[in-house]
Amino acid sequence: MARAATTSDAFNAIAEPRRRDILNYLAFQERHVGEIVASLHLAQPSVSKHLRVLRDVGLVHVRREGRQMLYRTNADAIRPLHEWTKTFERFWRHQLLRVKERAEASTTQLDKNKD
Amino acid sequence: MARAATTSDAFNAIAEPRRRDILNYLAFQERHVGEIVASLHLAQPSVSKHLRVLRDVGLVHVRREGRQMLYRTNADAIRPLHEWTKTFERFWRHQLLRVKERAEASTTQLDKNKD
DNA sequence: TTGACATATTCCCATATGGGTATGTATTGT
DNA sequence: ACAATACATACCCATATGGGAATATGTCAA
Repeated sequence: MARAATTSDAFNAIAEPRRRDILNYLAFQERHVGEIVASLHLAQPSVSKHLRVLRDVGLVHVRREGRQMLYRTNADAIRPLHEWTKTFERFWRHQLLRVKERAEASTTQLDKNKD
Repeated sequence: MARAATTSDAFNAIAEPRRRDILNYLAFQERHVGEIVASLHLAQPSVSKHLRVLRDVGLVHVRREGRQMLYRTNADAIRPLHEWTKTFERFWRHQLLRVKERAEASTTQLDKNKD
């Protein structure tokens, strides 16, 4: 089996840096493809393909206006990612404490960490 | 060019569902590989490979204890993901308002959304 | 209708993947 | 030293990728 499709979920879709750039750019306001191409210095077909992926997982909304396609980030689709990362919040807090404790204990004990 | 390596950053590493499962599992406490294999019902080589990716991007810490390798989630490495998703928080709040406004306006205006 | 403009899609290709299977490596107990 | 245990890595392979170039589709303007 190969890697999961980029369109399988939001996690796979945002793995691509350019797609995150696009989401950032489209968060503030609606933009048409040409603007994305110009602002992010990407090739037009490339942008269209990235937008296709983002559309497929619901990370952007589209609307046609004449010849232009207006895209906008659907922030709500990012919420699940936010929730998932949030579940680790309590752990990195604990880890901060552990680092302190370890620093204090390091005067008497020897660290054998390799990582 | 192909897709970026799974080891290129945390975003790519967590795109794989099983790796997220592993991170969830290892968040509460240190576990050795055999426990992950048994609990998540995955093949041992598969787990080792996933752990390798997670290690490479710093999402887990390892420590040897005899024949066993003890892994633990490094929650701190998840923070950047949390921060990125957090930047969209204000937008999904705005969107909730917009949905309301649109609902009220829908009595007079016609929606032309296709998505 | 025809041409111009804005996007989307198709095709080709080098590359990284994840699963399965087999094998390598490190550590312990005898 | 040797067998057993616990992981890690190598190998094979079907598959999805993202970039570039070319082409198709859709819309407006004359």
